[in-house]
Amino acid sequence: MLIHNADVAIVFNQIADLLEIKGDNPFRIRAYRNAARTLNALAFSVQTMVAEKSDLTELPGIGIDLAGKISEIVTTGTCALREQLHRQLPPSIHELLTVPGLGPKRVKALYQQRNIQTLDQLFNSARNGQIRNIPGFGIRSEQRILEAIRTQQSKKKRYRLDLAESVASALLRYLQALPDVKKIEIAGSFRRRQETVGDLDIVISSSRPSLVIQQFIQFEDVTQILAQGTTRASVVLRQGMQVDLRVVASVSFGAALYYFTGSKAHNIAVRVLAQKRGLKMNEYGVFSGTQRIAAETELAVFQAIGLPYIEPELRENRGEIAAAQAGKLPQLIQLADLTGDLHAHTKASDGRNSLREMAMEAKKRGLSYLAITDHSSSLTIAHGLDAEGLTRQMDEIDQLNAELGIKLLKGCEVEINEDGSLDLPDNILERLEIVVGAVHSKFGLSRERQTKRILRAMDHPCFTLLAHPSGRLILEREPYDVDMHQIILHARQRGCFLELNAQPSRLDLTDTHCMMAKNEGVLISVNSDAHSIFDFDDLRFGIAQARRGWLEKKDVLNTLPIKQLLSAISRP
DNA sequence: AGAGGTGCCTCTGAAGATACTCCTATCTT
Repeated sequence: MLIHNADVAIVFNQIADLLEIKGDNPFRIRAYRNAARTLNALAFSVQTMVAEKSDLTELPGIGIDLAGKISEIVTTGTCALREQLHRQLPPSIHELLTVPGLGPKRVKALYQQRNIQTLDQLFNSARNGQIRNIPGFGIRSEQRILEAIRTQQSKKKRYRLDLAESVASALLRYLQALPDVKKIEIAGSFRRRQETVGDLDIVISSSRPSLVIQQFIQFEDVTQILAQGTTRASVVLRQGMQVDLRVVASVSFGAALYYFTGSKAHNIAVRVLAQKRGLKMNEYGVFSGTQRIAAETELAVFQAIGLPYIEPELRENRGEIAAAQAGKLPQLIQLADLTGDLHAHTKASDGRNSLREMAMEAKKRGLSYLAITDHSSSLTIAHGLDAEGLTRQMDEIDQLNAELGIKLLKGCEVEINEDGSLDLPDNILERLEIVVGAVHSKFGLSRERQTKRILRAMDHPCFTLLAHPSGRLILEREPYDVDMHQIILHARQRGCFLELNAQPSRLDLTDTHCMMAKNEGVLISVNSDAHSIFDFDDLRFGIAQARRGWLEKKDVLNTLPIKQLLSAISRP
């Protein structure tokens, strides 16, 4: 049976929930939560590790006991401790924790004093007024429970970064126009450029915070006010997205921005570091005793605790603090570092613009080369090109190259067939300067067969780079199951490359896979996969993901000048 | 429950705002 890391993490989080409701040792609970987080961020499959008898205790936060439980879960699909806890507490009880305002203590009270085990039971008890008399509850909390279950508000949705951007822009314009708003910034996972965000975190500096809060909750798209104090407020917008606002004095803006940008794990780790240096940190500044020594800018805050500036995309407590202390932070790639784009479509297949239009637009955006990679014929839904169509396109490229002042590369996004062969005859593949291999079919193959299929495709001497290596669509379609580490190692051996697809719905490779490729010395190509002239805008999302993966200019293939690029992708 | 220093023990993830009920639990990064 196939067990993903996320499945193991779910079991650990369930155990942590149950232990928390029981009131177990908080450090034990944290150990399970940390292990779950480690597993979710891990680029390797622990099931594979167990099969290969790798030492799980080398993973951070995994000791002998948890290693044993991981083995148990990936081999048996279940965990004795969880089953034992389920005999003490009903399995459904974790549902109750999803209701906003209910944590472990109150869930325990609901269970012990009213035998409430499910959301349905909770709803009925609340409707019958049976909650308000439990110590710690009252009429208000009873009503809030009813409302939360009615609006299904319990499960918090996540939004793709690009969609969050469009929701944020109107609100941002409204707030920026207010006379009492001095500085304003969207912080949180949005600023860290996570591929999805759960809510918007906005930081404002103002000398009249209550007034700003008042104006904030009067924004026309606000449909619900979750909390409203003198310095912070939480609302839900018409689109369903939650927005948290924090208003501070100008002198504290940097500290507040830093705090609100997170991540939580990063903040905690940095505060521990500050503590060790005899300093106290909060969203109002860095303090030595009662003396505020820094707060106005993020840079000042970093300097006060003895660290260089750490870019938001790195703030995930994934080694950035140690790297900062050692002076070994990466010099993260920037959009302007890109010299070209190696994946783009035209009207010849499923794009919307002509070859000339795409070329002109790429040139306008400062790129010095663009690979034209329309689909190959077996992807009929995209009107893929056959040998004849490609030949015609190659002639057209020759003409434009003589005329336009941007180098167009002759390429194709070639279907990788189920058996790993490529969807074009060798005599055509040999005439192409770049072959972008892609999987668009048979997503459900087993991990072993899917991996083998891709490895075989890479073995073709003409293969240049693997497009959207996981095939996922964020929040819509799971990635196909492949051994990415093996693919990366194979790319290194074969001298080919992997794509980081910049479309905000794809963004694969993921950040952790980027790190893996970097560690193995495999260059990544950050490509737009543009289907129209507007899609070159997406490159910034790809760059953001690359930055989250610690990539530097030297780690990215299409930062090379055209001459070096051609030599890097040329076949032996 | 893990990690680290020693052979079993100690320490381990910060800090503040808000809502709500009665003193703290929950939520946020």
